[in-house]
Amino acid sequence: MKLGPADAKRPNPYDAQCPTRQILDRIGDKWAVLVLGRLAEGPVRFNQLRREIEGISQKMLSQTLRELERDGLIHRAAFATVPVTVEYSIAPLGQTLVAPIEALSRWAETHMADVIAARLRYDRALQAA
Amino acid sequence: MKLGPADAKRPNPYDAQCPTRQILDRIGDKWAVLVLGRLAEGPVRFNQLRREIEGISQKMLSQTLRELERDGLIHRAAFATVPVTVEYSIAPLGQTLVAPIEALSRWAETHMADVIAARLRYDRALQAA
DNA sequence: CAGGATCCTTTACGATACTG
DNA sequence: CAGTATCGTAAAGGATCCTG
Repeated sequence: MKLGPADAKRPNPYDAQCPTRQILDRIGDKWAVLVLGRLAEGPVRFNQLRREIEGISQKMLSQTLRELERDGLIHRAAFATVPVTVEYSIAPLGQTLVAPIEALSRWAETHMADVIAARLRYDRALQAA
Repeated sequence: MKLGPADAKRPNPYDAQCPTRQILDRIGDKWAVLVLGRLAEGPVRFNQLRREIEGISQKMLSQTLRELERDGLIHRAAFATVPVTVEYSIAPLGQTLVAPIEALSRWAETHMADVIAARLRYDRALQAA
C-alpha cells in the first residue's frame, strides 16, 4: 500500500477494491488467520480443524474455509470414501502470506506490554478527570 | 504468534487476550489502518483527517482515534484556541507498527492478481456445476 | 472546530435442525 | 463426516442533531 494520503497514482486504500484493503479485511478476520495458521502446520480434516480451533462454530468454519479456498490461499481435497473425507491444506499462495502475518505477530509480542501500559495510563487519566 | 496449533507454552491465538489477536483485531479495523497511515505522513487535525479519509463517518473517526490513542499508537494534542484546535500525530509506538503493515501491503500488491485469478477460477468452477 | 448522544438499519454470528 | 439452510439475537456502523 505505502501508507499515505489518497493519491491517484497508487492504489487508494479508501477504495473498497484496493488490494491492501481486501487483504487487510481477510487478515482482520479472526478465524481466517487461525485457520491459515493451523493449515500452515499441515493438512487437516474438517472436524479435526473444528476441534482444534476452540470456539469456532461450524458455520464460521465452513464459511472461512470457503473464502480462503476461493482466494486460492488453501486447498480442499475431497475423497469419495464413506462417509466422505475432506482434507484441507495450505496452498503455495497461502504459504507466502504466512511470513507477513508472523511479522505482525512478532510486533504484537514485542510491543504488547507497551500497548497495555498505554491503556492503563489512558484509563487512569480518564478516571482522574 | 508463531502460527500453529494450540500450545500451552506459547500465547494461544484462540484466546481473546492473546496479544496477536488483539493486534490483528486492530489491524483488521479498516479505519484504524487508514488513520494510522495518514498520521504516519504527518500531524493532522480532526476535520482535515475526516476530509482526507473519504467515506469515514465522524462517529467512526472519533472512535478510531480514541482507540488508537488509548493504545499509545497515536498522540492527541488539544490547543485552547477559539474554537478549539486538536492535532493528531503518530506516536513512536505507532511508528514501529508501520513497517509490518507495509509488509502486508506489499504482499497484497504482489499477490492480489493471483488472488483475483483464484476467485475467477473458483466462481467459474461453481458455475459449471 | 472537535466531538458526544441518539436512533435506526445493516451485518455478523451462534444455535439448531437437516442432508448426501 | 462434512457440510447447508434457517432463524433470532447482538453488535457494528451510518445519519442526524446537539454542544463547549
